[in-house]
Amino acid sequence: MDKETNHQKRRQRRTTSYDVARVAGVSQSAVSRVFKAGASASAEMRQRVQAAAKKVGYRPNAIARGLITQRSNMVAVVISRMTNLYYPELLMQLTREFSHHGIRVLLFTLEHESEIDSVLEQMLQYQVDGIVTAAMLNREQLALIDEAGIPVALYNRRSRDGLASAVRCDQEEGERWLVTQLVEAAHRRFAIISGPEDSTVSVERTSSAVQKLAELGIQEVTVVGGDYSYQSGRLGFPAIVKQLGGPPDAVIAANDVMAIGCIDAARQEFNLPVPEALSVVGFDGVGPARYAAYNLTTVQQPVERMTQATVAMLLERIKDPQLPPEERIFAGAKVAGGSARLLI
Amino acid sequence: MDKETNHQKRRQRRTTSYDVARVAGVSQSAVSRVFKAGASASAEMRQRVQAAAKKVGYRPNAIARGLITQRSNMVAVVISRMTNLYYPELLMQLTREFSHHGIRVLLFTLEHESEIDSVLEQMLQYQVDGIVTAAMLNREQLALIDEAGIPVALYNRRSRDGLASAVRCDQEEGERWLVTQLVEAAHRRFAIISGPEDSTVSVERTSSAVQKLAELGIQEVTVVGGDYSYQSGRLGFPAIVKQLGGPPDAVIAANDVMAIGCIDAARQEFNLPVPEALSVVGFDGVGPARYAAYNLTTVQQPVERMTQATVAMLLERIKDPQLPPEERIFAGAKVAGGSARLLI
DNA sequence: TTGAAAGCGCTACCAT
DNA sequence: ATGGTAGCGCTTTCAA
Repeated sequence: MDKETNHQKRRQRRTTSYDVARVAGVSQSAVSRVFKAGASASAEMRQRVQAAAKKVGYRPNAIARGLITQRSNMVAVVISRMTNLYYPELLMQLTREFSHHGIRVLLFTLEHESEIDSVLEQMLQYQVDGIVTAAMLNREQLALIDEAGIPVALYNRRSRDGLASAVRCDQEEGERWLVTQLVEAAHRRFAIISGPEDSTVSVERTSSAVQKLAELGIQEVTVVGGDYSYQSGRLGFPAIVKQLGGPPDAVIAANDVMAIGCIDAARQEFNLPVPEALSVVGFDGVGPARYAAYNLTTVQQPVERMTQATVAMLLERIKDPQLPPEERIFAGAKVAGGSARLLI
Repeated sequence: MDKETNHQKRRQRRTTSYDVARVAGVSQSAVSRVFKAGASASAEMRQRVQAAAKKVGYRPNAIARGLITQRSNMVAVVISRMTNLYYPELLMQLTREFSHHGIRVLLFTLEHESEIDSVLEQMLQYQVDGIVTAAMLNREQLALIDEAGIPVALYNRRSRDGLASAVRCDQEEGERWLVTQLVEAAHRRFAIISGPEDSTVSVERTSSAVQKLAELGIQEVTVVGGDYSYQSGRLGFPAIVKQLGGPPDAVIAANDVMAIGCIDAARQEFNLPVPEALSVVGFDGVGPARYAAYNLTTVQQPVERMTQATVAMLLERIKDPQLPPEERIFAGAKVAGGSARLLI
């Protein structure tokens, strides 16, 4: 049959550089050179090989190349909980940025941090050239990677013992700013909706806020647990009211999505206008934070700059594994918004 | 130094199955067998090899394995515009589902559909075992993939000429439902905010709505262009009012995010209560659609079932390339919500 | 069950 | 500039 499509045929032998060589009447090494960036080949050779390649439908096999060069040109990206609205943007940008450098992203998503060991094993088996992780790795895990000689960049995680490079947003400073503004605007009764306990990001945000509040003379703070989801923000507010025996002056949520849930609960279930009767602040600066109904007061992470830094850092270390680990910390953008009564 | 970390050393020779074989005092083939699932090896052999492997820190090289087996155990996932809030969920679920089957995801993101050719080339070079694409491929592109003998699953795209399998949500039926409900509830002046013109999904949604409206006797429909973003929904509403010389009864947005933008514009800039003065409907059923401030009337895509179907379909075809293409269409869940005055 | 040997498709070194 | 050749680390016959 003439028009039969391929999914109907048996899997055929692959077209290799030898096929091209034969058709072009040159050696296989010559073909290899033509397909390598800055290699020595005469113009005529290029012509013939290109023509032959096109004719037989040749495409270099990146797997075979990776085997010999010891470079897969793949980087693993580990993301822990995509429910946090803010990861997709990160992922998009990382992939984009890496692709500009000829590097592909092998994606690993974690439902539970416990999966990380098996995922790590996978990544190493695939001989990735580097790893970007937005999930926390413990000492043994970092040591394992280091032993394999693979550079790592931690995203929004603190470097442990200088075993890995890291890029993060200065959450401490961000939370201090939020707290300071709220206190200066005469808020006194504070509550916090924290994030998942196994997220260092979340823990750090909460503790920074608590600490700054204490510094400013506010010791009593109601903390309720959340998991970064809208629903947990939504449930967090009634929990706060119950514990406090009434509404607080301000709620500090560990991320924007929970802040939004909290606002909805306050408005809808308690008839409390935000920000008139209640101030709510978040963290991250995700898309929905700018929806008119919420217009969150928050700290926006400079995702673009952070991803660029991450990629640059990792590429440098792939090129030169000797480079010592480095930590880059970016300030978040303060967004005054309209979900909190501030003086500014 | 004893405690020096690896990033300070030169890249070492990799630990191979030969190293394990030497330490265990067996042949290299034996090591290979022990690390292959259902291969023949005595219990004692297993023991010795496992022990030796652990001792030298051996990990099979997936790249080398891929070269010989002609199976990379990688699948390419192509996603076009992550700004559509609904892709992250898809991506998360796909990765999860594939990983349960021992398959890794190589991620490709497109900013413009024009990039697709180079991306395609990349995927093929990496010898992926299959492709899932949420971007439209033209006939040549599908033919190229087919020629390479790689199964494809189109996500929310119609299969072209039966060249590829596809999984999609029945948007036509969804839009018809939305339109019918609105018309039955006495809405007469309709406007549509369409999505990007290069998105077949968007075009189909818009045309389905227009067609059903016509069937129900409503010929005049104002259509303004959007790009799936919040901002474009926000700007779409004033554009509609201007064209219409006043507010419409109902706005049909091509996705949820634009519907949200539209609601914000109506409420904030025109003081029009939704749904009392204006009904707005969306499509997708993304997270923010359920935020209390919007509570969208929309059609929710059964993402989980769709991803499972996609993965199953692709895996079947990887196993047996002879299988003919197949199209699976899922109905969306009708969500009455509160952003439209309906009779139900 | 085990071992020897032949590649998978490519790059890189070495001659020419 | 070009061609021959030796692997990269693995799986998979084929004998033993």
